[in-house]
Amino acid sequence: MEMKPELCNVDDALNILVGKWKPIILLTLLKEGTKRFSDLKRSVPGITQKMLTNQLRDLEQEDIITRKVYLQVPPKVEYSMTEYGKTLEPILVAMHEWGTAHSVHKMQKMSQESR
Amino acid sequence: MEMKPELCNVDDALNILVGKWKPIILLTLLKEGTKRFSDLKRSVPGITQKMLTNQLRDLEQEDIITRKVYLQVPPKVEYSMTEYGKTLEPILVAMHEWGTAHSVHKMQKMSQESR
DNA sequence: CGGGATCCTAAACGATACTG
DNA sequence: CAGTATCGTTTAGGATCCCG
Repeated sequence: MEMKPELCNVDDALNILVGKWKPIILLTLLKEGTKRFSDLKRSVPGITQKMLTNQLRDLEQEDIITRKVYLQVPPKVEYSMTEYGKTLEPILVAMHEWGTAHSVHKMQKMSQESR
Repeated sequence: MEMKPELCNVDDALNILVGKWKPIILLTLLKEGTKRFSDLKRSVPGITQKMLTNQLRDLEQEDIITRKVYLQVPPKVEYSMTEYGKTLEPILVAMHEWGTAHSVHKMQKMSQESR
């Protein structure tokens, strides 16, 4: 067990997950399976079309999700997790559980700061 | 189990961990315990003093680490994980394991892209 | 319907120099 | 030793408009 290069392995997962909307997108796809672009947009309130496209492109390039285009009018594009992407679930679950367990701590800190 | 507000819990953990150097800083403190500023700087190759200070301040403000100042010349400042901060370890470990397990996948992708 | 192209702002990051 | 202060660069995020 050495130190420096190995610790950087944390960044690989982090870089994939970082982005204002990526965790929500991934959790939605994990929980609800394949989704169309417009359905995904509805599942992520507040996101713009451009940002949704950006985040999906990032995730696609990392092989976390796949993009399936149906050549028809009107267009139809479906997104879903890859098998590789699904391996991220434990991390997302761990973060979700942490956030849920410590929302109390956050509340206390906020009330301190307002004093 | 509802959807929208609950999914945001993921972002709480993510926001704490995000930062170019925070994961390495945290893993170092978790593995090696209390550290002085200069020792920490040595453990994080490439970081500037300013960035180290910034990241430490962020983590301190989130109650993830504590800062203990010894009033002496030359100055001595020690940083260590709080009990609250230590609860992040499972997440960091999960990310580290994921990064380690999938470094092969990353290599394959890189060789694809170079073609 | 599912984008792409353009422009803009705020924040993160970084290099360098200085200090109690 | 452990920082600030200042400056410049880079990047993420977002608003808006256009398109097949």
